[in-house]
Amino acid sequence: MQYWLMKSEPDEVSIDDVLASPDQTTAWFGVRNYQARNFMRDAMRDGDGVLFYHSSCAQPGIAGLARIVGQPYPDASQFDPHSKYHDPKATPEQPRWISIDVQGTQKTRLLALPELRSIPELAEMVLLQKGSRLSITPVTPAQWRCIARLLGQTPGSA
DNA sequence: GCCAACGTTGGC
DNA sequence: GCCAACGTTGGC
Repeated sequence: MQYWLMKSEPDEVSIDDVLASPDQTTAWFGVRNYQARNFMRDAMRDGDGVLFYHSSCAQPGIAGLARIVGQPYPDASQFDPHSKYHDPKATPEQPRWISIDVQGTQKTRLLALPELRSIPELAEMVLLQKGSRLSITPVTPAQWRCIARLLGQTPGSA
């Protein structure tokens, strides 16, 4: 069991959108960064815990909890010439980018960036490192527990 | 809109 | 393999 933080622009896909999806599950597609892809491909496992982070918005921060469902598979948008995620170098025989399904478990109070930065125990979070832009980052069990405490509940028990 | 920081591309 | 130029991310 591992833990992750996944960024999403709420204008694109918010925690509310995920929770409103069938089975509260949505395909995570459009990742076009090799490091993030490798996390999805090589390290994510069914059932892993996810901090759902709202980025590029008025109030960036952790907005909900989710989990990884199933196994990674080729991201269909890479083959679609009309998609903004189209990759002309990708073929169905040699896919370059992958998707994975994410199931929302709950919306939480907003743990805004300044609050996260104020907590010494979270200082090492990849998210909070200078210049960090990765859309998918690992979260340590200690960081997960710390955030669970901040939220006053036990994530993963839902 | 600005800009720091990072990732990717491509010429050499 | 180096590195300059360019594109993107994302907070502010």
